[in-house]
Amino acid sequence: MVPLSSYKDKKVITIGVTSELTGLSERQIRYYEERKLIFPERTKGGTRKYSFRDVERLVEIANKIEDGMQTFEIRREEIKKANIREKMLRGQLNAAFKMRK
Amino acid sequence: MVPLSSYKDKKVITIGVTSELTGLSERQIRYYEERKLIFPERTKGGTRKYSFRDVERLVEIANKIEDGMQTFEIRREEIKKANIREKMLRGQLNAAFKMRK
DNA sequence: CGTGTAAGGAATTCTGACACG
DNA sequence: CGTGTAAGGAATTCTGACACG
Repeated sequence: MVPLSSYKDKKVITIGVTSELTGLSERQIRYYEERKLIFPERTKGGTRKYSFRDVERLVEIANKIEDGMQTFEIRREEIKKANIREKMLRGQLNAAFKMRK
Repeated sequence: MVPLSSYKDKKVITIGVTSELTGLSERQIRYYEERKLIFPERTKGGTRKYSFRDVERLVEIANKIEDGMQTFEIRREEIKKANIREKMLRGQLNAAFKMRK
């Protein structure tokens, strides 16, 4: 009954619908992918598929760009956050398993 | 932050992806719509869009058909359930507002 | 840099019908 | 009854490029 990955993360939405949901043009959405801010999946035929989480992320990206932030800055910010999360996780794992050093 | 209608109910999935998610053929999915068991939305262009809830419902329908149930029986069953729900709701409203006859 | 657009092609979807049963 | 399929057309999406700036 409970889906393996939440509906929110399942990549099932076409770029057309994603465009409607976000208010962004398809051009913008594809460009943000080019700048490595978003990572849709593809059908066998090559059509892009987005998740609801992607839709949310796109809206956030759009807001930051409106605020004058550039794509590379947004990307850098994301990488930094991911690194912090990774370090914290590593620390917790080390503590839990007493494997430090 | 909280979406008006849950992700589960938003109709955003194409018939191709729905077919993959359910394991049903597009023909089957369209037929169940013809028999009024499922109600996708449409894009301006006429392309069908399904929700995750629709996907779940489709799997249930498929199971019942596998068990030998016919589409009209499944539909009758759904209508009966809806009627029961409607009666219970009406009763609660009447009790709450003291408007019973 | 971020985005619009025209271009040509390919993938996707649509409907109505015939087929089997 | 439920489903497969071929048919022709329309809607959707894709990529690479030119444009503006």
